[in-house]
Amino acid sequence: MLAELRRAITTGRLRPGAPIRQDALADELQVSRVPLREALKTLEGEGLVTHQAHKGYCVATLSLDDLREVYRIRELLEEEAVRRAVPLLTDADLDRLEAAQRDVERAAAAGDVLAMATANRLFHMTLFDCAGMPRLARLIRTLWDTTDAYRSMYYGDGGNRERVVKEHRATLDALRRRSADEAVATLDVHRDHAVTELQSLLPASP
Amino acid sequence: MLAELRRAITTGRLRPGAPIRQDALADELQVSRVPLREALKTLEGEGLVTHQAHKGYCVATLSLDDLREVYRIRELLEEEAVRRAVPLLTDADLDRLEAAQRDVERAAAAGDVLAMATANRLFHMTLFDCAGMPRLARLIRTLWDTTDAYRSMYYGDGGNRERVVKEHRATLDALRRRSADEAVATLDVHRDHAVTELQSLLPASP
DNA sequence: TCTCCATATTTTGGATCCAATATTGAAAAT
DNA sequence: ATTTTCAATATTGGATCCAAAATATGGAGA
Repeated sequence: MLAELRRAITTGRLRPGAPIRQDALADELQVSRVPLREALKTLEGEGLVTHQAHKGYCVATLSLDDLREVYRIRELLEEEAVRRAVPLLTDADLDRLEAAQRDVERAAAAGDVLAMATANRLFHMTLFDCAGMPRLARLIRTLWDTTDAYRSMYYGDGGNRERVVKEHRATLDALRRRSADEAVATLDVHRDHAVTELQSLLPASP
Repeated sequence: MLAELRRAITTGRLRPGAPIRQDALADELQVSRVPLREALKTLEGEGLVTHQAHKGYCVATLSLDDLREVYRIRELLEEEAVRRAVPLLTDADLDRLEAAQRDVERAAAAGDVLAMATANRLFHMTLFDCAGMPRLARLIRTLWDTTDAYRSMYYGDGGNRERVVKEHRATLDALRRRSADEAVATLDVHRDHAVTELQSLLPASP
C-alpha cells in the first residue's frame, strides 16, 4: 500500500503541490485512514510529502535551490558508492548492469517514459548496492525519490533518452575496466545534464 | 510528543534493542496509540527504531558496520557543509559558535553527560546550518540521531570530554581564520576519535 | 521429565467514531 | 459594491473499538 502510494507520487500521478485528501485517497487505496496516515508519515520523512498541522499533507514541490541541493548531495554520496563498488564488482554484477542497461535501451527506443524511469533507476541502484553500504544506498534512494516526480518530464524528450543511453554505456565501459575515476566522471556529467534539463522544466516560482 | 519520544531514545532512556510496547508507551506519553504509531513511523524513517510486521517496533541497534558507515557518510556530508559554511560565516555566527562552545566547556567541567551531548550537538549543528543547505543539514542531523543513544556512553568518560573540548577549540580557531581545510581536518580527527571510542563501547555481537 | 500441541492471553494492525480546527459561504454593515 | 462577521461544512487529529497475528500457558502423551 505504501509502495503504491509512493509510486503514485514518484510517477507524477499525484502532482507536486497537490493537497492530499485523506478520505478520498484512503478510499482509492482500499484502506482506512489510519494506515494511510502512517504511510504519509514515512513519506514525509522521505521528503515526498509535506505536512502542516491541521491543514494536512501536500505532495512536495522542489524549488530550484532544493533541486541543486539534492543533486549536490547525490554527487557526494554516489561518488562514494561508486568508489566502494568498483573494487567489489563481480562478473555477475556486471551482467546485471548490462541487463539493466538493455532494459533502458529498449524503453528509450520504445519511447516508454515510465519504463525508462524504472530501468534507469534499476541500473544506478544495482551499481550503488554493490558498494556494500546499505545505509548509503538507502539515502541515495530517498534522494532519487524526491526528484522522481519530475524525472518523467525529463524522459519525455527523445534527445534526453538518447543521451542517457550513451552516458550509461560510457559508465558501463568504465566499470568493466574497473576505473572508478572514469565511472565517477561519466556519472557526474550524466547528473549534470539531468539537473540542467530539469531546472528548465521546473515550475517557475516555488 | 514526537520530540519527547525521540529524546527518550537518543538519550538512551529506551535502550537500543528494547521492544516498544505501544500501549504502555502511549500511556506514559499521555496519548493514544494512533499518534504514537505515527511518531514511530517517522522515527523508523530516521532509523531510530525498526519495525517488523505484526511483531512491532524495537529501538534500533547499531552494528559495527553500521557505525562505520554512518560516520563515513557523516564525513562526506559534514565536509561539504563546512566548506560551504566557511565563506558565509558572519561574526554573529562565530559568536553563536563561541557561546555553544562555552556551554560545552561548562558541561564538560561539571561532568554533566546529558548537557555535554546537547551542547556538543548545538555547536556542530550551528556550524552546519551556516552552509545554507537545509536538506544537507537535516540529513546530517538524522545521522547524528542514529548514534545518539550511544553518545552518552562516550561522554561518560572524563578524558573524552576533555578531548572534545580541545578539538572544538581547534575547529573554532580554524573557522575564525576562515580556513575550511583546517576546519575540515580538525573535525575529521574529532570524528575519528569518537568512532574509535564508540567501537569499543558497542555491544559485542549485534 | 520432556516434548508437542491446543488454547488463552497479549499485542499489533486496521476500522470506526468523536472532537478540534480550518475553510467556505452567506448575510449584514459600512 | 466591498468588506466583515458569523454560521455551516469539510477535513484533519485523536480515542476507542474490533480483528488478526504472535506469544505465552498449560495439559496430554511419549
